[in-house]
Amino acid sequence: MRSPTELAQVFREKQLKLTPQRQLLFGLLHDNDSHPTAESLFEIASKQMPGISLRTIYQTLGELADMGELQLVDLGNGAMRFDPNMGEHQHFVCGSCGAIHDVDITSAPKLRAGSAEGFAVEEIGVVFHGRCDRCNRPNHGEQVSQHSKRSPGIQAKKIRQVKQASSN
Amino acid sequence: MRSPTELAQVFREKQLKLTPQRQLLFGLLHDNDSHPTAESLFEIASKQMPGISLRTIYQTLGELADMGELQLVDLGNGAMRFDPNMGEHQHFVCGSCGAIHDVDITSAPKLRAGSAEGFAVEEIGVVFHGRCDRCNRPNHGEQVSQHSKRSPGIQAKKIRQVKQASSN
DNA sequence: CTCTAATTTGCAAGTCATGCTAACTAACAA
DNA sequence: TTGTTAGTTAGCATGACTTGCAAATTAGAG
Ligand SMILES: [Mn+2]
Ligand SMILES: [Mn+2]
Ligand SMILES: [Zn+2]
Ligand SMILES: [Zn+2]
Repeated sequence: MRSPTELAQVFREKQLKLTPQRQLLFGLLHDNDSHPTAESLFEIASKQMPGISLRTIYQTLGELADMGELQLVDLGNGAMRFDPNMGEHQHFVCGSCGAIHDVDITSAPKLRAGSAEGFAVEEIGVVFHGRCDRCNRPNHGEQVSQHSKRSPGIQAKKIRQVKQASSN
Repeated sequence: MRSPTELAQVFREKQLKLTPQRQLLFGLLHDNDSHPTAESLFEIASKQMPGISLRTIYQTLGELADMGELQLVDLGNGAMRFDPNMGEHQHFVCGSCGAIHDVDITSAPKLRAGSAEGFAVEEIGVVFHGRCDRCNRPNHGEQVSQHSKRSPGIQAKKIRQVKQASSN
């Protein structure tokens, strides 16, 4: 995503108003690598601008995504994540603390079309699951700070979908 | 997933009842490579057993998944998919007709841990997006038979998440 | 300052999935 | 066959996340 200043420029050009709500979000998203959800942005935004609507957060995030300033990342666990990093990259999800880290694609490109027999592959999505650096350290307390409000049933087992590799 | 007969055996051993609802689902899922949703299974099941509850479909699917007979596949577009194919494989999603096809992993393993710098990768999920064989043929009518009832807003742009590869 | 089109809000509604529980029944024993 | 009962089902409520909608508000132009 571009800087708040640059975005302001773009918005003006498109006759989109530079509302305080939007400016606030520009700031919160700029260089933000936490892969926030609409809800988490709402909480933070609410501190600086009490009364801001969650609806507006969704609205603005949607606009930014439409403008190609944000990536929508669905990791299959609850809410959508918003990523201002538009560079070609993948994600690593820590099953212990829930943190989401960027992963540079190094070997991913290799799996290209080769894998899809007969189909015209345009895009490939990859999500790594495991334990992050910190959670791997001896005493880490198993603090699952990420309490995805969504129930555990099917959700918890979705990980089964991606059972593979990493072992050979 | 095992055959209905084998599953019956397993269920008996676990003191789980062999209800007609379960038996019906065993049959509908056996060798089913359509990656159905709970809803689609419900529709089909309803024809053979009017009155069956969608809740029961979810319940049974959840049990089978717990027993390791089904894979839960979340392609990030609407409802969860259920896959009786427990083999290690990936999926290709046709953006035109919505069909989901199995893809054998040939080169995917190569991207292994290498990509995740510093993290302990346990599992990797990969989803290919593109156009299927049929939809690529000259005159195909652009029939988007799959009308995912979910609105288009953010949902439609999720594909942005996986923008990469396939071009080099 | 005035006007107007864009935006924000708040709430309803929609989708997918699970929680809960009364009614039901498969399975087993008598 | 009949009774018993633990396991199931069906239905409805609830929950999480997201979007639709329209009235109220406001940024930005003139
Ligand atoms: Mn990222
Ligand atoms: Mn499959
Ligand atoms: Zn962690
Ligand atoms: Zn197709």
